[in-house]
Amino acid sequence: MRILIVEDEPGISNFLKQGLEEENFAVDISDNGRDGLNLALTGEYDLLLLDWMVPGISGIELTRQFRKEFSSTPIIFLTAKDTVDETVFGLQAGANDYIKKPFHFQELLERIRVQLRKVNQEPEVLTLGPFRLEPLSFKLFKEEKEIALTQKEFALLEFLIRNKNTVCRRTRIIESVWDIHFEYNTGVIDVFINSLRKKLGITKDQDYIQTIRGVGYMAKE
Amino acid sequence: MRILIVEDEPGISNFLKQGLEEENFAVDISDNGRDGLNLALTGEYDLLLLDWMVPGISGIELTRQFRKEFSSTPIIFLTAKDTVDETVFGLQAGANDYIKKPFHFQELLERIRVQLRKVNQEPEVLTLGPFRLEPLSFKLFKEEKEIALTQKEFALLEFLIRNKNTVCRRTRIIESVWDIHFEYNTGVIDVFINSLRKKLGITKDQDYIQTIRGVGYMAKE
DNA sequence: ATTAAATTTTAAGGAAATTTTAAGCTGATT
DNA sequence: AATCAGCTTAAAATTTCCTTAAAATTTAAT
Repeated sequence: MRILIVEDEPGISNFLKQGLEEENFAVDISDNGRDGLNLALTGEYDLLLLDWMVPGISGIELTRQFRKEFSSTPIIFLTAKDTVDETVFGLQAGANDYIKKPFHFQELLERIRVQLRKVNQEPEVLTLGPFRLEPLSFKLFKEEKEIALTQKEFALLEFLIRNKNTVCRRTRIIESVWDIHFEYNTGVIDVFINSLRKKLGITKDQDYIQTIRGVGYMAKE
Repeated sequence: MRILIVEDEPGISNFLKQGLEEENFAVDISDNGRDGLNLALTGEYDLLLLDWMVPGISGIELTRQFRKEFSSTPIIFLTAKDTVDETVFGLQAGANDYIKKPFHFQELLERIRVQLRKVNQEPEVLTLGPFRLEPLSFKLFKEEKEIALTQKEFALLEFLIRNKNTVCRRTRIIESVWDIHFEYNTGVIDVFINSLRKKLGITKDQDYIQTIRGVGYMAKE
């Protein structure tokens, strides 16, 4: 799910971006109305988060313009003032909801989910053979039996399953899971693959987690 | 749940009455502001649906008068015009929400539910194993024996139980329970989990409050 | 207003689990 | 057989959590 934030205060927008990305949203930021509108009009976003007061075009005007093209994409307003009039303007311009600053991130998240639920249904579940991985609740099941994983184990498995049936080079794994962007030399990945295979109850000869010699690993159905 | 409609167009009011009664609301109608106010002031209604323009006293004036006596009964405005000013007036006069005519009945219904949910809440009871938590009366029981908790302890436990069987990340806990929206570094959560476990008489090895290392905590049956 | 009590927060040392490093081993490939 | 990549294991390093106690803050009482 892609979200566009139009907000000129970097403090807020970055905080939102980070929080939303932790919830697996893809987030882009625009710090002014004009760029925001152009980005929005690409139609790549599933939801817009607009500040009421932004440089360039106001959130209201952005909403009006945007609504001419996209009538169903949900729009949520972030409004600093707690007077009612502005929100009324916003809602009439075509926003779906509004939230007053300062707000609880959790509440925003719920409102986003409410809006997206109409478009997109239940929480994400990744599968690999008999395994079911739920990123949001940090859970892994093997045929209804829950398997406990540590942070890194979970992150690694999640990465592999997200790239199911594709070979993942070690450098990509190290970058995505360990956030290391330079030369790696240690055998960390191997160690974690090992403990993963143990916990999942599979051997290296079986499928599900294959090792591609000289390249990396691959999750396979 | 009793609803009073103040609306002079019989077409609309009857349509609403029928629809709402199908949803098991008890509905009365008044076709003018003066009678409407008198009915409303009997205090028998859980929610008012007011037309902005009615003979006698206007919806705005009705709201003002009514609010002197009943401060919490929700009021929803039905406004025919799509100019904003009037709704602003209405909201400032003490209305809780407004809806533009023509509207989808379904939307009105949802807004009514939203308003009623705030006022009329069933005395909710949350449970976790042998524990029974009553948010409204601020009480916690373990098999008929009451356990005294402090504010924060209670809030934390309530949050965990509301998210029973789901891992609660520390950031979410800090946001929802402590209302902190930026980086936290202190070990407050740990301290409170500790005192909770003590008071509930459970150890960290037992279930009910599990710690998910590197992530957060989880209440589990 | 002052004092007392209770609650909440901070801080610190120690314990436990996770993550990383390292080293010997296995098995495939040349 | 030699080499290399990956496997496996154990110990080291680090991180996270637990526990306790004292400090700060809030609430209640005199």
